[in-house]
Amino acid sequence: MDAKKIGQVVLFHRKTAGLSREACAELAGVGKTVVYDLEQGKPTIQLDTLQKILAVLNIKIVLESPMMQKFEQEISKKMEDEKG
Amino acid sequence: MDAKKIGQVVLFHRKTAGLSREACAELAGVGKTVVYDLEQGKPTIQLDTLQKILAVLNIKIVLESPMMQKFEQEISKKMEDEKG
DNA sequence: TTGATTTTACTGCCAAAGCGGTAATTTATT
DNA sequence: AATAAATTACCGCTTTGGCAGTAAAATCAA
Repeated sequence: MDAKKIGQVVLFHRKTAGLSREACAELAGVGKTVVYDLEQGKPTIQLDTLQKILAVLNIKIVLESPMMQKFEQEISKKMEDEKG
Repeated sequence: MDAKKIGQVVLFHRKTAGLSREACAELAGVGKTVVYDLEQGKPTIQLDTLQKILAVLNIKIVLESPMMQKFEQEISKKMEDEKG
């Protein structure tokens, strides 16, 4: 999932939502320029800015790796330790 | 998946890979400071910087939404149109 | 213990991300 | 065809992310 693909995803979802870039930007609380840049595939967009726009479009970021289950196990173990 | 969780994921994977922050940063071609900041949950890290670090740790970013299949259909349709 | 490695945490500097404004072009709508 | 809306693309400005360097604290290995 490179920046260009992410831009395409955002464009598609925004169009489907019937939002203009400016409306989308306003809902996300960011400038119109970043929405434009993002859809153009700009790779240097900041994570929080991306997240704000994705939130408006009901898209979520998921990390995938061969070790994610192990990570989830460790996390829930840690939670238990902290609780009890 | 917020920035804090991403930081935890990165930390876990880096540790499992047996890499120091500096070694990880060098492999990713980024500064040690961003690896530190990222693992601390800094939300303003840039997408390309994040991707470089994730690539080293064999983690990939996936976008999820109720409309992703529809998007994939549109994309492949567009590919066909552009080809033939 | 001791020495080495790693991590935490700060610094100043530079490049650039994000911002609103503007205007030309393109696309819808009536 | 005419009007409105949306998109593209530029411009300066301000803020800040990423960088290397440093040093103290914590962790690990001999």
